[in-house]
Amino acid sequence: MSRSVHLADLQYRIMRVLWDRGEASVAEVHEELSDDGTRALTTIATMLTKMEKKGVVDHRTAGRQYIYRPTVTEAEVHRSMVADLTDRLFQGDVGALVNHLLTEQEIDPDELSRLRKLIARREREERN
Amino acid sequence: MSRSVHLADLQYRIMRVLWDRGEASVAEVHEELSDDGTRALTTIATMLTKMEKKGVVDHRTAGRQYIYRPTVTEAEVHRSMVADLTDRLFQGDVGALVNHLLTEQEIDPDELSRLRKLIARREREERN
DNA sequence: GCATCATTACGACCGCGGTCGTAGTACGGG
DNA sequence: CCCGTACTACGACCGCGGTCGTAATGATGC
Repeated sequence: MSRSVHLADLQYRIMRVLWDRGEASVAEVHEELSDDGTRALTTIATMLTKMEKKGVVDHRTAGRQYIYRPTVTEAEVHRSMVADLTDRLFQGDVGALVNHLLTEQEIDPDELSRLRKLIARREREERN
Repeated sequence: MSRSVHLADLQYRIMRVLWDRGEASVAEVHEELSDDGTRALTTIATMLTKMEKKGVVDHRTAGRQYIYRPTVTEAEVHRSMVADLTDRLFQGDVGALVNHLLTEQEIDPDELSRLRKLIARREREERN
């Protein structure tokens, strides 16, 4: 279940488009990614082909167009990538990562209280 | 200040050895990494050369040996890599990442209470 | 002094992400 | 019916991480 899925920059941005829209043609993905630097249409096409080979998307045919669809969820990818970093940097100790975030990274006060409440709720749930 | 430092697997493992020991020869790094799969000595040497070119280590000479030393701290690398993932997956929203860790990842109960206390302390500090 | 050994230098190679050009093909408008 | 256009297919290329073999060089033991 849920083999680890790593997506590098462009591939991840492509996935975001597909997650947002449910499905999209090459041209649509290309269009949506046209900010942050122009890229040839074929670059997107090539990437999508590679991504399909890798199993993170599939496609159906509409006329002569390929309509791509994600086969992995955003949550799945998040879990996998976050877990990977946690393993690499903190030996899988999730608490250590949270600790790092709390001490080394900027978090504003109401965010903090939101998280405190979240933890409290989590503890309550855990207690059953 | 603190340009972003990304270290892939092997490079990061090499850095860990250097951080642990303060400095080390190629042979010492190689020795310490001899678990999790054998690797030629020259692989380590090549990696260290590339890493020096990249600016994350430097070396002095002891006899005919190179003694390598990190030029970036572990905390620096952690900050940079965690921030990078936070940017990529959560648009820089640290709270969102903590939230993800709390809801999607396994954390055992006493870890949870430790974190709750940490947040409380953090909130108290913030209030001044 | 010479063979051996330790150590670094260098260049080759692979896979992957990313980038694109070009070729093939099918559709649609004149 | 034919041409241009809209697509995909495919292969080339680059940089980087990782892996190693081999060459060069200097120290060491006999």
